[in-house]
Amino acid sequence: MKKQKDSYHHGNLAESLLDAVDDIATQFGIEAVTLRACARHAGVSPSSAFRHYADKRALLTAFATRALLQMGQAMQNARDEAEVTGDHPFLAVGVAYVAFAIDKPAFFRAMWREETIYCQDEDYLVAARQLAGYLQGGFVDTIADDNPAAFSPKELLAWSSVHGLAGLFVDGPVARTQTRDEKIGLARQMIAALAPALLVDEGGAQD
Amino acid sequence: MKKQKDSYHHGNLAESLLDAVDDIATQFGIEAVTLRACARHAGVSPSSAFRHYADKRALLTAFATRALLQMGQAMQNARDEAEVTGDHPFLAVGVAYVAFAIDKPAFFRAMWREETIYCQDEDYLVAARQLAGYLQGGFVDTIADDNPAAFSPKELLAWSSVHGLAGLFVDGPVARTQTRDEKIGLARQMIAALAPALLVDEGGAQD
DNA sequence: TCGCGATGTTAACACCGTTCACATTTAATT
DNA sequence: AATTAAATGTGAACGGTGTTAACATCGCGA
Repeated sequence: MKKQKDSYHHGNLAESLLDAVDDIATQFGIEAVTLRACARHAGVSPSSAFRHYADKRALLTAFATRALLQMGQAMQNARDEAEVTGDHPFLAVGVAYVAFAIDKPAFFRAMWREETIYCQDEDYLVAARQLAGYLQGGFVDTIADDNPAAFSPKELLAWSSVHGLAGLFVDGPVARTQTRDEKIGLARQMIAALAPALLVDEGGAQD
Repeated sequence: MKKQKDSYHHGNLAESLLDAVDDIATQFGIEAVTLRACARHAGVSPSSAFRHYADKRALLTAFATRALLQMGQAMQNARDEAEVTGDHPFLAVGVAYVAFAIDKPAFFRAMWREETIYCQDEDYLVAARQLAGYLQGGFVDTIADDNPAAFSPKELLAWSSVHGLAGLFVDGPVARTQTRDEKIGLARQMIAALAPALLVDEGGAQD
């Protein structure tokens, strides 16, 4: 569970630093995440972090990527469960999105911060696109996108609404005194209210 | 345009510091906003800022409040214009919300950051609620809310979707290479796609 | 006019990100 | 197996940061 040997070399510092970000962000918030604190947490001197990450921003980018993957995992699980319970996939996936933000606010904040991460990082972008894919897959399986980088209005609406609700819960003045379950309930209601817009069949092709 | 007198006392430091946050955030982003840099910008020593704000967070809270009011103003203007052009009020107000985020990303980021501002600050909360009010007013004028602190699913959906789109544009991987006009176009489309959900009349009165 | 509160200054503290010269360990080559 | 090169960790140092405390100056009311 800890490192195998108390030798000069740590063995797996790159990942241990990510774990440190995880722990510190969870306990004290993302603003408290400091390179030096991460190094302390990993039992290592501050400068050693630079052997594995170009700078603090690179470390935070790696952490954001990891968080995106975790969130994707949670959404996939929700989707699988929904197939059993019979819930609508988008409801399940959307609720999972919001729930992740509620449960790990510091992670959610770290994921979307242009100014603190290298948001053109390849791994980061892949993880972000994967997340968008889960969301799309949740409400339309038969989508044939010529340009996967572009989003249809409905796709955008779906992502924006759950992302926005998550943001308002985490950093906004909405439902601040309410319990987790109440917030999840609000999310379900909001997504239910969204359904008509996603399912409606537009009449003529107006462009 | 500058201060009237080059005397010992500044005259209006509290507000000048807010202007400094404004300028620095606009030029270099919110992460570059530093108490010392603000003091320099105002031509004053670092510690003098503490005569007017308890700490950095208090300064950022005041700035966030100011930004919320500016955004509210922009939305009100959009609403007034919509009455002339005949646009739907919610479309106008929602687009204004997203446009503000696109045009002043650093401001938008500063507004919603639980960890960097005192988000229970009374003035801040008033400004935030006012903003929500503009949004609600945009799509339902005849709302009779018993509990103004609570949000109906539709209200939540309306706010979440524009807030989420703004967030995805500003800090997310969406439409990153697209121009301002293209983004505004996407916002219009998304809000148009949202309309069915907001206008639809639920069948029975449940609850 | 005096004096006092409001406002600004200077110097100091601990902490931060980052770098550089150096130490130690591991892996590769002979 | 011995030597060397690359990888990884260390310690000290730099300038920048938020914050505090003791001191200086200004402006207004008694």
